Amino acid sequence: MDGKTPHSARRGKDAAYHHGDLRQALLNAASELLATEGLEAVGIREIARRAGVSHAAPYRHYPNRDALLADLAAAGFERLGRRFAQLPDADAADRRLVDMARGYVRFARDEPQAWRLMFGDAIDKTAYPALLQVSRDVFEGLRRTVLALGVAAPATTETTAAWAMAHGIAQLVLDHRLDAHLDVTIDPDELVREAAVIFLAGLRRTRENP
Amino acid sequence: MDGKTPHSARRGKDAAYHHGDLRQALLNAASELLATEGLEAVGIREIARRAGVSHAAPYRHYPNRDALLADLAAAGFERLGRRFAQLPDADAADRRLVDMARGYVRFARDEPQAWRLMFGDAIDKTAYPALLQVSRDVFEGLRRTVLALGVAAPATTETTAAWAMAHGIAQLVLDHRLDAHLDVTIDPDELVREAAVIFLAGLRRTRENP
DNA sequence: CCTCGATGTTGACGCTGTCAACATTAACCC
DNA sequence: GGGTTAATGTTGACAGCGTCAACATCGAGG
Repeated sequence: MDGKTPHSARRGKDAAYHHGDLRQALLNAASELLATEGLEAVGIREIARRAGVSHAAPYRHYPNRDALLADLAAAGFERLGRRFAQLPDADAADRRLVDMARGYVRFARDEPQAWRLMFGDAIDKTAYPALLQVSRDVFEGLRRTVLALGVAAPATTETTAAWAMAHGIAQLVLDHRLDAHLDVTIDPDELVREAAVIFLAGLRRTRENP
Repeated sequence: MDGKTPHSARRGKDAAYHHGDLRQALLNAASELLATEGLEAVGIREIARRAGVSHAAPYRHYPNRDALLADLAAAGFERLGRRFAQLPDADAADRRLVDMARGYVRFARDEPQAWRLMFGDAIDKTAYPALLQVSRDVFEGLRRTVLALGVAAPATTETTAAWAMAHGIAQLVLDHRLDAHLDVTIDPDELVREAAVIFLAGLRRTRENP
């Protein structure tokens, strides 16, 4: 490693012609831009500007804007997965399912713009297999928890239902459909807990009377 | 050709200077464009082109593109509401909840682009109260069905949970997360039914042992 | 050292949303 | 009916965008 100017942020006057790690710098700029200004603001030119590089430089690293967004979304899935990995090892599977659902909705609240990029339609996901892969990994983690509940393998239906519920709640929260026009203001965490209770009770019941 | 018609492609050669009902014509063009080409393709200029009118004419009816999209989304909510209104009057409330969930997911499959516009983040919904109103109407319809299940008023939590589940399933379906990488291909209608069964069983159980 | 491929720059093209200035027309009042 | 006015549509401009092609610069390997 040479001890010269690290290219972590904007390059100064003594900027080298070659950036060094432009790809990562672009991702960082894009990530910050996404969080602060929203998806619309994430443009090739603006990212290049923030990385201190000319407006077409990003095309040496990404064929187009969508490819960059796909990378950005993949990074989001990895953060979500890391969050699940850091969940405490709950003694009861019930408890763990609630934790996961809560973590899912918390992620949506902490990084709403990233969440919308990951699950919205800005990217044609079928065109980026790496993206499908990371999102599948997250799904598989959830499936393991559902299996631990005693649901018969492959538990795909139940896992999907659980995922759908958490996802739907996150969507409602981000759309501010829980605070504005409802009779009572609902605490998202509480809603997740109650929804999980209903879901778990239903699971148990349907296992008992199939 | 009489050559005196600069941009009346859609409108006949006897096109009047004033369109007559441009606002509706714009909405129609936008709606078709949305369904066939996706949200990205819905642009002021393209809509104007399809309505046979100059590129800035839409600005006499909408202050900007977002306002037009908001109208488009509101129309979508009305179609969804109409679908619910046409549901058969089920004898059992259970049955009706399943029908509503199914109708919800069917709508998402029939009009995926409209659905994404309605529930995505393309529009800042807080800026268009009329949009919030129509979406609230749909929610209230669902609440009535949940109340008929015997849930204690105001049943906001339970209604939200039900909505979330249907919504999450629709999202999964549109993201093709049910067909590609799963062990078994899942039929959306079947998934909705099974998820509803779990949900209803859970509701009943939690009512019995509170 | 010299070449070559990778990387960054410059300038262009067509597209977009939006605005201001202007044209045309329908509606209303006398 | 004739004249005025507000509503509606047109034209032409501007800045910004994504993208491409041509050119510049650099680091690494022969």
